Amino acid sequence: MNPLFPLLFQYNRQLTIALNEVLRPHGLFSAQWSIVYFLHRNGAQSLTQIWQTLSVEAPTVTRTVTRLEKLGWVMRVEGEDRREKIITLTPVAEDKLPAIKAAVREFEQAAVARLSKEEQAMLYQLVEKMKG
Amino acid sequence: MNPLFPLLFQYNRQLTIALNEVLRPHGLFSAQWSIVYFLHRNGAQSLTQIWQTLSVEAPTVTRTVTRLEKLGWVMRVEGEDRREKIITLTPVAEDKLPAIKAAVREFEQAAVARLSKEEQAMLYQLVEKMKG
DNA sequence: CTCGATTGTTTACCTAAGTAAATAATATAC
DNA sequence: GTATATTATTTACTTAGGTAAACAATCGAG
Repeated sequence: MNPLFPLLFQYNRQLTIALNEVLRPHGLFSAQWSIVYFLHRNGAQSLTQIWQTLSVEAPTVTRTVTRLEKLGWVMRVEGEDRREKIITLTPVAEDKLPAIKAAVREFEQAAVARLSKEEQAMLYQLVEKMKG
Repeated sequence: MNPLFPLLFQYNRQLTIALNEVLRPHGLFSAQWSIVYFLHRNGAQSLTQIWQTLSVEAPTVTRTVTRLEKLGWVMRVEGEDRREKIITLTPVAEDKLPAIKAAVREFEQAAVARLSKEEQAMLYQLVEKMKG
């Protein structure tokens, strides 16, 4: 059995826990942040656009968006095609975003600090190559 | 925002889904397999030994062991210290193990097939270095 | 020897992710 | 133009992971 796989799973959990800790003061969890950030970067998007881009199944996004809606980060608006719901960030969310972005950026830099720029690029390429 | 992190999260999900698919014919899920395999390699172990070694919290292991027990893979035995529960594989589990090991090994080899031996070693070292 | 601290496990409650199937609206084939 | 197929979203149910707190057994200080 290849020890690479437990290592990847374990490191993934470790990263998620650490990111959640960074996000907690802001009232978000990691999966919620990934959607808020996606909407911030790309503007209002349908549920399908979100789940296909983030490579997460539709029911997962439905649930997380429902939580974000209850917490006031996001609104569901009916699209032209009345099957689809367009998800938009609330003004409150846009207000809070800069501080969260700064905290996450700091977290990411710390997480990657042990690697040189070259090693970071190499790691990215290796994971992408393995992913195929 | 560093694209390495979404890539790692996404690839982790992809790997978990693929591993679950490999394990499904054998009636196991990935987290269950990690415990069964750990007990196979190390012999009967207490819950604490399992969660500390696998770097998963105790309640998570309690739950997964409970499922494995219901499914007949594992038994709980009271330890000398009567607080602790020793988890042992059942004979049925030991019988099924060789076929599962072969399937998982094949899966792992396919997953790393795009990387040379040197790249695999490099990837392992980079993740370990980043993990700290 | 007894009482408080520690340890091992479990329970309760939460987020996150998946599959399968239901539902509602739109497209398409005829 | 209507019946069928497809698409977008949701619901129901499952596994997996986490934190906080309860509980029971053991350890240790005095």
